[in-house]
Amino acid sequence: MLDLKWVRENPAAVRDAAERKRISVDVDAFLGIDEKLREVQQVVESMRAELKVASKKIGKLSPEEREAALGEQKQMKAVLKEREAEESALRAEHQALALLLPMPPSSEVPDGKDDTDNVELRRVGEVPDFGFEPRSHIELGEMHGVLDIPRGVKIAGSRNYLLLGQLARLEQVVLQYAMDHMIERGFEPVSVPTLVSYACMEGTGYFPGGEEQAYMAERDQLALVGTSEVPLTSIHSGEVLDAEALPIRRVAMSPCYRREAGTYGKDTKGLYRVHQFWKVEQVVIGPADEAWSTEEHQRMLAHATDLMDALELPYRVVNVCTGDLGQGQVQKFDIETWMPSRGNYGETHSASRFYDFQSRRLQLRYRPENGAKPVHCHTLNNTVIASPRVLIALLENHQQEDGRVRVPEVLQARFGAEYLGES
RNA sequence: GGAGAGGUGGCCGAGUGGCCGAAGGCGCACGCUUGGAAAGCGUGUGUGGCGCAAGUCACCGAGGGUUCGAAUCCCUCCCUCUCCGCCA
Repeated sequence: MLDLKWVRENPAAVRDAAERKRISVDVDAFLGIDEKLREVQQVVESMRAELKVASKKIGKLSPEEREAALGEQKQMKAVLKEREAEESALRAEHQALALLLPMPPSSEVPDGKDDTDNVELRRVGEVPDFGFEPRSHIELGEMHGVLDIPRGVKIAGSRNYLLLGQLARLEQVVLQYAMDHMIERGFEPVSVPTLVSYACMEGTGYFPGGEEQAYMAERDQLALVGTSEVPLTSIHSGEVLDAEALPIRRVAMSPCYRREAGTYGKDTKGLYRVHQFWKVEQVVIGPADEAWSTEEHQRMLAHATDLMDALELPYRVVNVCTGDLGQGQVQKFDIETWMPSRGNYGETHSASRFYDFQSRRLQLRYRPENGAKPVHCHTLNNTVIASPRVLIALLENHQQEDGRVRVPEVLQARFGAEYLGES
């Protein structure tokens, strides 16, 4: 959500943000309703003030005077009710439109229509030159009997899978390593709910708009999260934090669920696009300071790239263009990791900064100093590792001619072997 | 799941129809006092909307309702606690 005062004063900036982000939203409709709402609100308030004064007098009136006064009050009350109905209808419309207003992108964000216009910032690591015909992660997984997609589909439908034996082990080891990597960097590990209230989904910006992407437990009015960003960022919603508590840096490992509606036919093979996966996610809640946020964004990006370096995976960092940015994001960097079977880099991480967009929706604030007014926090998040997507990269990049897969050195002790596919 | 008890300001706690945005206490801030501190004394101390402002409206878990008037009465829901049941 944007600062609505700011929106009133800078409607052109909001229109521009919508245009650059390729989001269609009627700013003028919002402004019209906003003005009407404030008008009606003034009327309703002054009527209420009158009624309030009058009803205080009534208690002290003689019985005869009272009768006349009561009649008047009832009449006025009827008019007020009509106005109140008008007000609440306007308020609902107002709120619905306000939730759609886009956060203006940073000036560093390249203009563009979709992900094809994203700008590569740097490439790191060597793309492997195998000198033999490399196998896909599916071939490798099946070859070692550690991946079973058909039975995953039998159990739960398309885009489901089973990891077995060493591959299940490798997944746990990578996730654990990622958690430790972040804990060493001062992040507090958290175990979060993944079935959350709609308020959390709305607060973090996924609703309205993302309902089709989420699995819902409608009977209980809960949604299954697509990322632990949702619960992590919502932890202090509705609270006023002490300035000394900031920044709050947290990391969670959780299952993630995505319906992948509208992706029929896209990435249908293998482990790239699945309905359920694990993710280690970093979330930071900080002070309302754009320079600080921008720096922290880079630090969070580095936490993830450092991990990719440790896993000896080739990747590139991409500055996501305006058309590929979400409604609330100010700027986003994706890390795309080399996947030989795709012959390309595939998205494995996404680092976003929101300034106060999520905080306003969540009513997440802090008090800059004693006695000062509460201010909305800034929030950021980034992937640390997501599996099974990272397994594609690990299997395919580190494969040997005989089909064995070398486990990165940093994982070998936990994994208990140097190679996957070797008994 | 069953039975019961509750949800009031940063915290504790009073308040069963108007004098209540809310007593009192604690805490906190500022001032006085002091060589300094403690104690003591005094003053102040919620959030949000609208408004240039004066101000005004809303908020006593949430949402409805009754009433001229609701923290107080009624309904629905949420949450917490106790006991029982069930269970990983």
